[in-house]
Amino acid sequence: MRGVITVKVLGKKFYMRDPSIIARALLGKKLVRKWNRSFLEGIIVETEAYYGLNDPASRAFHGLKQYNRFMWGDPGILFIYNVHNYWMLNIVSHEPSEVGAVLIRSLEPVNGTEIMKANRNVEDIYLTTSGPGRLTRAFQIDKSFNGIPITTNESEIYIAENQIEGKIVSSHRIGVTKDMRRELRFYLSKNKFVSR
DNA sequence: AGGAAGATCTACT
DNA sequence: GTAGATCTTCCTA
Repeated sequence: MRGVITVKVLGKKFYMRDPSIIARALLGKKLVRKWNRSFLEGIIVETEAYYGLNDPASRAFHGLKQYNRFMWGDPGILFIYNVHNYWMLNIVSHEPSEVGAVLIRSLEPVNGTEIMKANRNVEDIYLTTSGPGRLTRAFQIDKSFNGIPITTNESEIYIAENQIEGKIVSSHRIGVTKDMRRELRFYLSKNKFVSR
């Protein structure tokens, strides 16, 4: 093993918990996207938890459909859908026989920033990945990733263990028309890459 | 086949 | 702070 850098990838078990637990636990972790021979990497700094039939803001609220079926499926796979011409990156996350997912809302770029800027066609680093629609453009993630597992480093996309920096705070969710009473948005306080 | 909604973003005042 | 862009997906007929 000499000379081999071991990366600890979050496995399926990590995602088999309550969505709000996982939304918090993902903060500070590193999202890795293989891109040709190099890697696009960003620290997760903002997330939201979504539940099933009892969550009016959730894609699963109206029941099992073709497009949302992954929310009922195996934890640790991607659930991707479109809003206003932007792709939303979710990770299926729930306890056994439950329903749920976590939305990745913002990243702090750490590797491949020039590629991200080019993908977004912006110069300002703070505009590359600070929002759910922005980060999927920067990382070139679209519907073709819907349903793929991210639980090993064989995957095109995975999330790696990482030291968290900063304090976790919560708020109500952003952009949803009907929300639950609970605060289900989580972010790192004072991080400049959290969406507006 | 057509309409409407949408977990957004951008540019403007 | 608000309006308009833009397009995918779903729902109904």
